[in-house]
Amino acid sequence: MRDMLHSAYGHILNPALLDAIAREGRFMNVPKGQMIMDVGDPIPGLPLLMEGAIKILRVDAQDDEMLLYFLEAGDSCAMTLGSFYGEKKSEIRAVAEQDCAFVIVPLEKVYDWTGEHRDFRRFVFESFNTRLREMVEALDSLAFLDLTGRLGKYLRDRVMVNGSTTLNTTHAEIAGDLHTSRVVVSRVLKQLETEGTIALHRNRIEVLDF
DNA sequence: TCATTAACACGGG
DNA sequence: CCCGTGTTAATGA
Repeated sequence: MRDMLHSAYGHILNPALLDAIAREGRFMNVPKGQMIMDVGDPIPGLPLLMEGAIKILRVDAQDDEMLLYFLEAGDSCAMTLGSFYGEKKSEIRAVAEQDCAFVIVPLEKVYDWTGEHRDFRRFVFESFNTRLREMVEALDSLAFLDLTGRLGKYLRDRVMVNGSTTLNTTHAEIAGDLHTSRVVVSRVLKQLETEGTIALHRNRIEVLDF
């Protein structure tokens, strides 16, 4: 566990801090596909992802989802902190995109360390900044791209976070992530296939050109 | 025009 | 058989 922490976060957090995180944090392993946190769940602390990838989704009143962004190894999610004084309930849903290993730093320690350690403070602010950038990117693609464009970006993102051009997924899952209907996803995917960008199989999409 | 909903057939596991 | 996929028709924004 300590090795995983060091390899994922050694470039930004000093060894003493990493040891403190290993001491105070709660380690968790979550298998692919499992929900890690839902809307309304209390936020236990700051998650530091060491292995795997996590899908972050927004959820509406009908329980329909919409993908915001992915977390990868080395990513944290300071957004979960919200206000230091206000609400500590999750605004989002998190689902394991792959088998995940992460450590959760308790909120009190986050408050202590952001005051005491320059490294940690910088880390939290950078995480905030990165997440905000991804949020704006998600907003951009919603506002400025048509479905073909959004689907292209979505496929590229998934290829990146999974480290493979073969995606084990269904049209229905994609439709859910993009918050659109399965019919349109099937049609646009078919169009991308005839263009030679991807190859379609049952439960599997191969991204050939991206 | 383009997305959505409903409906249906096909076929693989 | 069940589920994922590919398509069509009707309807709506």
